[in-house]
Amino acid sequence: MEKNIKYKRVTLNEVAAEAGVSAITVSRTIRSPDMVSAGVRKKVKAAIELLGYVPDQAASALASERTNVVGLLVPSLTNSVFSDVLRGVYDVVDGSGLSVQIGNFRYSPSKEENLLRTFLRQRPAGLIVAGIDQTEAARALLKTAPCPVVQIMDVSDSPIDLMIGFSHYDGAVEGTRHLIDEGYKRLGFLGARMDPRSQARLAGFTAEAQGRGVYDSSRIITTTHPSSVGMGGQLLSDLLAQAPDTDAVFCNNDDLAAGALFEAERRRINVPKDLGICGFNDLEMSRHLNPSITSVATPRYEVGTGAMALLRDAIADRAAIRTPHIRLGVELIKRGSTKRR
Amino acid sequence: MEKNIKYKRVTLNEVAAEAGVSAITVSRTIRSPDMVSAGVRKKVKAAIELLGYVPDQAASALASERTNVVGLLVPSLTNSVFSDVLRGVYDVVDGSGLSVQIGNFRYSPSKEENLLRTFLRQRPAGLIVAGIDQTEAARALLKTAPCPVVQIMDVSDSPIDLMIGFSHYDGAVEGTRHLIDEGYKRLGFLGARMDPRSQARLAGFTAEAQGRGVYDSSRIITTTHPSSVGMGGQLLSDLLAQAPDTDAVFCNNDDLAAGALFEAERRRINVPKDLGICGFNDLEMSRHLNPSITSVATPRYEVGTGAMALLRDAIADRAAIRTPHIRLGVELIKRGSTKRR
DNA sequence: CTGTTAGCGCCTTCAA
DNA sequence: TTGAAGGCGCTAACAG
Repeated sequence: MEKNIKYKRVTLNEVAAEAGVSAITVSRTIRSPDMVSAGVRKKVKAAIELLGYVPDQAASALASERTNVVGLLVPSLTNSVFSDVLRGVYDVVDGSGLSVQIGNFRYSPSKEENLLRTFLRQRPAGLIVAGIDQTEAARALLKTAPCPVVQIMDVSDSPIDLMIGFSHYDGAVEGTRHLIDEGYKRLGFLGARMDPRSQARLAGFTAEAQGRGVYDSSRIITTTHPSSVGMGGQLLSDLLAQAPDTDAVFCNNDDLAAGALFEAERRRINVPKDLGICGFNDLEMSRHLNPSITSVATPRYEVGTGAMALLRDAIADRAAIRTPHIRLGVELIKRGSTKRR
Repeated sequence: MEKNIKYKRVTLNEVAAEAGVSAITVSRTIRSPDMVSAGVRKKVKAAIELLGYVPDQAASALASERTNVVGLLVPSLTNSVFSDVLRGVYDVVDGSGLSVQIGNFRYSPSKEENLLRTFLRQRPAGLIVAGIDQTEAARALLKTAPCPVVQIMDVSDSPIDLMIGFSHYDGAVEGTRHLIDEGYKRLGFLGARMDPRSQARLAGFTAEAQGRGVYDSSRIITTTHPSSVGMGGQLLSDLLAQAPDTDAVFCNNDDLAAGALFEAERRRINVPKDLGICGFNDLEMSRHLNPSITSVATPRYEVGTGAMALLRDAIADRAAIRTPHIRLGVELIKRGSTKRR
């Protein structure tokens, strides 16, 4: 293996010598060019170019007590919901000089706490955490964190610092209302994973169904297992075994909705005539199914870009007034799976 | 904002004072405990516990010229193929003391090169890069990188350092062979993105179809746009417009296959009787469609765990003999979408 | 606008 | 097995 060729790094001092200035001047032309005269700047830049200088992050972090690493804590990497968020984050981070470290806490609060500690000891420039339901210990850690913190994917009245998300409750209310408005009367709920955001959706469903007098707890089918297309079929089967006259289902997410649709197809149940299906998240696939699936579109990508933008700005001018929290909207997309009238 | 409470970190020296030893002894009890006597070790550990000491990564990196950060370069974060890899990587990294930084180069070789440079300046402990088709410059950078490098997702005879992947060519050959064996005679190919691994799949398809005398270039439909379910429907439409008597399609991946299936359904084309469909990757969804989709299963999660394990071991004992490359198998999963006979 | 002086917290090397 | 000395490369705080 012809690897491990240890190569000597070019240092600030060498650049300084080459340019005939002091090290700090080189440092300044890199970090705040307008503090340096144009002539010197040019010389220094030439020297940097010539020598192929690249700053040492470790040294910089040690001296400045600051890094350019942003920690991102998510409960899942498989869930396509979070890959959309990730994509948004990376689209903004790109070219910002920051880099991202991801922690996957797998829906485990204790793991989240540990990861938080791991991140914190790296003096992160900022932190993005999914959800608003951290443990007390985690909240305390975040409150005193020496960097801006953004909570994402949900909204609440007591943000730790910055926040950007949307209301899962409201989304579920809208979807449920639509099913009722379309004339469905015996509504079921299919839910998997049942993390806090899923719970909020169930709460929204329940409130709206009760308000309209069509709530029936025997039609609520949930599991703590992860969501999947297969699980959607499974849950629909369970529901129909228990309450065969159910005429519509609000699904926790589009994977379940798709699975329910395929199961209905297998059972020769006519969707939307005999069974209405509403999903959540509006994944790309939903638009292309037969029938296409009505779903509550959520701004996942926008949460990612928005969170990273908030963080970038908070890191840049630490004193600036910041919007403490941003509430993004959700939108019901009506499609074929719920067209009863 | 009651944030920015700057808290003083506990340092090695403070722990040393507390334990009544020197700083270096504390450092040693942390990094190589067996170089320290049991009695001292105990005292030091107590002091660490008491003071809540956490090592400063920047200082450590600066002094040792080493970090615990592994760089991971992927072409996409949306593609579920890579989220499975990510999951595998994180499952192994978890508790290894390493952390991962992800770079998303969006299928752009030049961007990949830039990200590589960005990573390299952080003295990473190791690097994982997707694919085997780096630019010459990138290859050079990787060859001389002062850390182990793992190429993933593909196999070749000229690994840069370590490698773990599977043959896209072979997978496509298997899928194509199956279609022919089932009695389909006018085979089409649907491909999106057409990155190097997609190209390899097309090559496998072409070789097998030619070998069996059923190759017809007018049935090859590709696009450089990203893959999606919608795109699968689109491409099938294009194919049928151009070659209406096509009786089977090999799809670049399962998203396209699903889209093709839904489009066939819309056109009242009987799958598998009048149109056979074979996908690639075997996503969870494929098993649950009606009919379920025949697909080539790829060990994406295993690539992730395997890559990280290779790296972990290479980082740990730098001198150990390492398996230079691992070729994982793919498996054809026969399902309803190709049952002609 | 530019430079000097001192570390940041840890690890390497050498000595005991 | 333990310690002392010095430095990694950079930047903060001051001077000029």
